[in-house]
Amino acid sequence: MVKPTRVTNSIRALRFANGEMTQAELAARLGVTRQTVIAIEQGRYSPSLELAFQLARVFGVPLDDVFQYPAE
Amino acid sequence: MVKPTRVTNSIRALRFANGEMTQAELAARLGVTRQTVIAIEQGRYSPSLELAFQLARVFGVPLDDVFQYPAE
DNA sequence: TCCATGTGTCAATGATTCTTTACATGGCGA
DNA sequence: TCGCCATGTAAAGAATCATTGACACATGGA
Repeated sequence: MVKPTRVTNSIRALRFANGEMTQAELAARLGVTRQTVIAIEQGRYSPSLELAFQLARVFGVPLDDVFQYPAE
Repeated sequence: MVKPTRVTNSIRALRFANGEMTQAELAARLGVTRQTVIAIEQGRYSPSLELAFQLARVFGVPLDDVFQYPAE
């Protein structure tokens, strides 16, 4: 992990809240690889804004419900 | 511009709505260069999620108020 | 006119995100 | 036990984002 991001996310919880969705299934729905999902879920890096929007759309929640940016 | 982003934004409007903030001033507040602000404002590329969050914070609005991701 | 300010363009470079491929581990059912 | 599935690690390379520096143009004030 070269540069851990400060942004945290609720992807894992949202996956399980949506029919026990697996990482592979989520990746397929996003059109990215499973490794990308793993890396984002673990906070190894924050996704591009586009991918973040797609993520929120898959779960049907606003962006701020998927990602959290801690105050200073 | 190889791949224009599909994400649009309201940065310009938000700048003027916040005391006629200039691009240079916004850039300084974000800790990025003026060129970066220009490129994002024009939709040449979408910013990183972190920068997007900082942008929303500067204007005091949720992320979804700054950036819009059009439906399919 | 001269100068400062705000905006915009271009090019080169570095940093980060994402892909691809390969392999490892633990749980579970046949 | 064997095979499959879900998860995880790792590394190299491609694609995208972000930086700097230099220059251009319009506007407004001294």
